[in-house]
Amino acid sequence: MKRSSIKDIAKLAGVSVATVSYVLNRKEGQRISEETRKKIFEIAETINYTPNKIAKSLKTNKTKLLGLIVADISNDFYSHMARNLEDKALQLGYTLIIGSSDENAEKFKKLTELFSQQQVDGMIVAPVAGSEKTLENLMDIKYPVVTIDRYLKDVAIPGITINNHEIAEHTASLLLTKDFDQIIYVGYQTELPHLLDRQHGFERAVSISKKTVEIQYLLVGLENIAKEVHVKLEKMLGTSPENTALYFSSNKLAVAGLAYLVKNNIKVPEQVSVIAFDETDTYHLFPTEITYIKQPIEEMAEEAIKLLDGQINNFAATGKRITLSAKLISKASLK
Amino acid sequence: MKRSSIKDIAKLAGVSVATVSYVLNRKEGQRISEETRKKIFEIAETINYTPNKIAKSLKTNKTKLLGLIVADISNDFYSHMARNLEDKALQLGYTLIIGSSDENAEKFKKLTELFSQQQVDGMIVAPVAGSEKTLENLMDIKYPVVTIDRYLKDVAIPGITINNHEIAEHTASLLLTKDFDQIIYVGYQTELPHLLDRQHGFERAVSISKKTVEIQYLLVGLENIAKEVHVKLEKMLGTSPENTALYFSSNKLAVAGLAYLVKNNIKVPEQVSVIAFDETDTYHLFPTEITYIKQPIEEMAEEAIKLLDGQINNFAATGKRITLSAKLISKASLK
DNA sequence: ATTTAATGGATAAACGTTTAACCAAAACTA
DNA sequence: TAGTTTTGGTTAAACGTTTATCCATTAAAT
Repeated sequence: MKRSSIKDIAKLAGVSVATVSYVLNRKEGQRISEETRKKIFEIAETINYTPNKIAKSLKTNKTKLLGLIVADISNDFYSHMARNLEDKALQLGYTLIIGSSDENAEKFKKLTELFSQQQVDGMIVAPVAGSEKTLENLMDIKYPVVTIDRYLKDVAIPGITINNHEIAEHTASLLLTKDFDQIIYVGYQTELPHLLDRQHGFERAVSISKKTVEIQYLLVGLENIAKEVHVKLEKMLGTSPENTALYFSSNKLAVAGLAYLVKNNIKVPEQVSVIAFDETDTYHLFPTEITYIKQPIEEMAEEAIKLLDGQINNFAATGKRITLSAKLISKASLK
Repeated sequence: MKRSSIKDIAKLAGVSVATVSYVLNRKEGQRISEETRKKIFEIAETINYTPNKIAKSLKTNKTKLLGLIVADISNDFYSHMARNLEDKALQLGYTLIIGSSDENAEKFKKLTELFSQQQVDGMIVAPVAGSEKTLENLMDIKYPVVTIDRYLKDVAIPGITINNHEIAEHTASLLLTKDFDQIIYVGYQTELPHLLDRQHGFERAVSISKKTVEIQYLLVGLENIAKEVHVKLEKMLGTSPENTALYFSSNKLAVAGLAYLVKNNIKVPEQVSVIAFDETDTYHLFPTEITYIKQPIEEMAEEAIKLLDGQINNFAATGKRITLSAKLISKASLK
């Protein structure tokens, strides 16, 4: 069944398609009689007219589509981010099309190409390692793009991040006031700047501290996180640690680490204290409430959409990076 | 910066746009000389041509866009489903556009309208209560739609579900062989058929069983799940249950229930046995490994995409419902 | 009674593709 | 050598909109 078009309405109403277009779009400055307007609306209703946005897009060069590229949409952090972005986007009339890069620069590039061919008005991306060139190319052709969560060194692209370095430093120095015998930083072996910031912030707090406490760095690759964390915690932490603190640099790391603690019946905070980056419902299954660093996801989503919408519409001063503040939420897992 | 078009290539190559189109689309049966082909490809490369899918869509009436409507993309089950759908879709050249309905029939309808205006080639939807009319309208105009996870009574729309009734019955009868003093079914107070199937399957096993065991039904609404589960478990289960079994009808319910058990230090499976629908990483933080009912998400996604692609391309025999089998994965939480 | 202005629309081009139908020139064929 | 094929393209319409420009009729002004 063919969908009805503006042409059908025009024919039935005995007017030109232009008139129908004017009426349906409620254009100011166009003088169409009340009678004609009414007739057009009625006909549109009865033949169940629905506008073809593809045709409109072709003419106006706007699709009201936004591309979102995350590492993996099934990751808790990103699915919540996507949900918030979806809501904020909808408020401005945008719809989201989504792709997962799997931390793969080639796939990331493919997705940007796909989205660009699909003529999305702009993109929100969490860039992967090695995607500098891809992003630079987009900037060269002035494609509206904002980064979220992550950013890249040496690519001056607008976007939203949080104060990774600062909050990590703050958290670490808090940890250092507590007289632990051992502190283990659990993080990623990666080049991604926002993750390095978290590590460097931590390291900075350590370096300016007067305390002499054993600090260990447990770093894992981006895949096979759970297993690697288990194996390495076994070595570094053992099964009956005392007066130790664990700092997890992401929710995935934390979940893996907490699972290890549960499995080995290690008590929190009696034996080890825990601080984790990001929140997730999963923490609620842990016997002790987890102290965590909360990212302002909703605000990040809102600012990202605003920033992108600004670029799309050429508002002034939209080429900036915005840094929002994560907060430490204290719970029982930190003694 | 204006993007280059087929027209630009034509001008530079000194041929017509038709020729360029033929070459770029590698049309069989079109006789273009090797020389011209080469020139066109070279020019396309150097001026960085990228096809405008909007224009193509307008002409071909295909967008290669698929709409996905779930209840909430930040829900673990749906985000994993989305991820699998994304992968399968991409294999057939489709991109996903995503919306969350929040179990709201009005929002569900709005999303279908939005997607339809966006000219998606088809939709994959998890219909909400009260969306019968919306779906019927789509079927009336022969819009390709498949349901996933859920279905609706009295709407004969193709889609993928699992054997909810059967697996629930199977699980319940297993539970009934174990001589518990009490079994609590934790489920939803809802009209959604797939959830009712789970309950009815459970009830059926109970009704044909010879055992006389106390069965309780703990039903909660679709929002505020965690809190409601806590409050009601307090009443029905108390804090020191013995020889009891808990059956959770979804992962969200299970997570809420398990959190209650953790909080009250109730031992699994010593005091209560647990079976949960769906899997989630979250279970790994629970001290005991959870026995759960595993939905074949990847297969569901694959079949859904195939079914939808079939409808889109008018393959024969694609108007069917497909029922896949969930499986019970036995772990330590069931004594 | 003309000229002028306002009213209510119509015309036509354009957006970037696809594709059916056509055609000129060169190369065979009988 | 006249006719027929083949080769290598070209022309033009169409998809469903938007929007600048134009036009006829009626109403107001002088």
